[in-house]
Amino acid sequence: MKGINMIQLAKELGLSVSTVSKALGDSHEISSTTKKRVMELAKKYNYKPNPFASNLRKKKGKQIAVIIPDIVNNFFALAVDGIESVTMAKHYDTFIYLTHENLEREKSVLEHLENGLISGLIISVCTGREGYGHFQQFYESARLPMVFFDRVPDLLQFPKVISNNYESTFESTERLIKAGSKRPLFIQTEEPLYTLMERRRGFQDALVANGISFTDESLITCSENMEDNYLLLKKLFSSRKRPDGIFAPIEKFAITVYQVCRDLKLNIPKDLKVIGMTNLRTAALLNPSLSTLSQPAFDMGREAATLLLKMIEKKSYAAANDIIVLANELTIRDSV
Amino acid sequence: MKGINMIQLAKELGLSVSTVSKALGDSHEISSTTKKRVMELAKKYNYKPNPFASNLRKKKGKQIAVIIPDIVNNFFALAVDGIESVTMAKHYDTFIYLTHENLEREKSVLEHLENGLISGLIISVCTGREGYGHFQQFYESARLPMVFFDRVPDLLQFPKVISNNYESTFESTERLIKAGSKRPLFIQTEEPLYTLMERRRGFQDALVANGISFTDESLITCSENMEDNYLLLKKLFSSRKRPDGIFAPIEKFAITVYQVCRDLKLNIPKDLKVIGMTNLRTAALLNPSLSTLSQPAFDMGREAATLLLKMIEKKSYAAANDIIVLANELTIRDSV
DNA sequence: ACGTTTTACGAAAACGTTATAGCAAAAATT
DNA sequence: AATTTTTGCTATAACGTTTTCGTAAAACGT
Repeated sequence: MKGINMIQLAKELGLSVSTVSKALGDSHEISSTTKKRVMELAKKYNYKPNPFASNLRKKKGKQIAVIIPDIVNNFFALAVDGIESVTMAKHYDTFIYLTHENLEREKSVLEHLENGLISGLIISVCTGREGYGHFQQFYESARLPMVFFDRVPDLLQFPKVISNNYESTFESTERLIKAGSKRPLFIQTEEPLYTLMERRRGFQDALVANGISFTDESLITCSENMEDNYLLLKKLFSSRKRPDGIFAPIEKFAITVYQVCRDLKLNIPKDLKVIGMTNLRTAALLNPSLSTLSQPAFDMGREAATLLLKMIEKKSYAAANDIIVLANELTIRDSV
Repeated sequence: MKGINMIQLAKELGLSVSTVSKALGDSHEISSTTKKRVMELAKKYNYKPNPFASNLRKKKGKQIAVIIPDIVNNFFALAVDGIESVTMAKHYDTFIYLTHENLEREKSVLEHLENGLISGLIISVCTGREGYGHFQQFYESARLPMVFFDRVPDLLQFPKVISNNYESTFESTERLIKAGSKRPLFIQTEEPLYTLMERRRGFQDALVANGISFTDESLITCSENMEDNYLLLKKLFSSRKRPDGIFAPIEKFAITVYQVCRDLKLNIPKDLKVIGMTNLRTAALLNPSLSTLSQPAFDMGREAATLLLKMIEKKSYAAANDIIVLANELTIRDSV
């Protein structure tokens, strides 16, 4: 921070600090000739206003935060890419915080951000049944614009960016059935978030709409522990009443299904048709190529960021409780 | 930012602002009873010091930046994960900037960061032949601790975190040869960075060490345009003198190789043995499972961040021109 | 020519901290 | 008992901006 400051600029120009400040802010109070003089000297010295001083005085800055469960996941990586494309263009700085599905971490990040470091917040919540009181609480005290995406809480007052989980899962499930699956299976989690609930609803309704009864055997509950899941699925797939179709609403479940099938020498798609929700770029290169329902991750990030910045700049965040819904994309490959 | 501030705290406690500040900073000048009183009231009101004011006064903050080419790439995602694990633990905030292999963007990010927003910088440079003058220049004027990782410039004065590219590529190439490859091929880029050069050197030396002559035909040059690369490789693989082994030093090249083989109905590993440098989690599920040389991405991020924070806190960044070398991991699967 | 408005700038007060210097009172040293 | 030193606190000046208010001079209107 060896840089020059306004005071030195002002001195060299024979102007007051306030004039320099206004000139750099392109204020109408300053004559265009003075503005030009100021701008030129600023450029000559490569002057950059100190953001701390500026933010302190203005009581706000151009920094936002992104809180997501994980970055080693194509979906979130793409979303961050989308977010960054907007913030970069609008000259905002983007903080990133990873919760690793840990509620305590999510809470502590929020608590930390109450210090006023940021002007807005983009969030995809981590799993857990404990509700969303901490977001409510954060909002009460910080009063900052917040946008949720994909993994959204059921708090009405916040704007959200999601994808058409119900419809696209319905469609995907129908494809499984049309391809010949009589006993499709949906893999759910222990504490399903809204997003997952929607997918399950789509699955269930597709079964019913196609004359297949939805029973306990249409669902299996997997956990965060992948080894447990592997064993659980292996046991199920070895049983007499094994499913002949799978909708995996989470990437890692789809991968586990593949691993189990490989180890049990089950043939995909003959023995088991598989559709997985994932943004894996290598889905087409798996053995066999995986049919995917992929989310418009980049676009979701882009929309969320665009909305957030709009809220920040218009200060109309109280009203902006929109829900933006984008379409997932179904790609049928050899696994069906 | 509805929060309470020090002045109000001081007033309620009947103390001066400086006493409160020192008490919160756990200064030895303040008695432990007063400290306790202050801390308790601060906690009661959930007081958080304003980072802008604090940073302004102290002329530094707890924010760092990460500049990487891409986040939609398992390697960089893992590295960011590693970085964040450190910054989170030490209560630093992490900005993220993506260059998308665009030198202009890299430059403009650097220029932006000259405003003093951050206290340190972790970088993996983008490709391009234009040299690294902008980093030098940034350092001259900002004087901030900087750590490079993986894609490092050949500027001596900066500390770097890399992996043993030469040795591990040498070993990988030997495995290709031992598995029967007589004509191994290395895919290089148009403007190889230091990292890639090291890998090529390892490849070349492995050939020579195993009695295979290193010729023009041991190399092929691919570009950023994946479609061009696809056609180029397809043509080569269709020719009489096609290679029977491939070392792909970049993830996307390995994927393209798989695509070409699939389309040409070439059998991996019979017709072509493949080792790819990648951190893809799905490598084992590809058809056939891909042998990988993977980088310790998370650890590299962690080391880089640890080093950077040490430099920031010790202010000894002038001296810290270490190079930390971590080991890549070779996993042989069905593709060899 | 006189009053009024506009233009273009400057002085000074924030913004919320931290660091420096000062100063009584208490404790320790002679 | 007289001194030095330590303890525990306060007053105040930064840090580098932005913003509010004030005010000459210039421009305008009649």
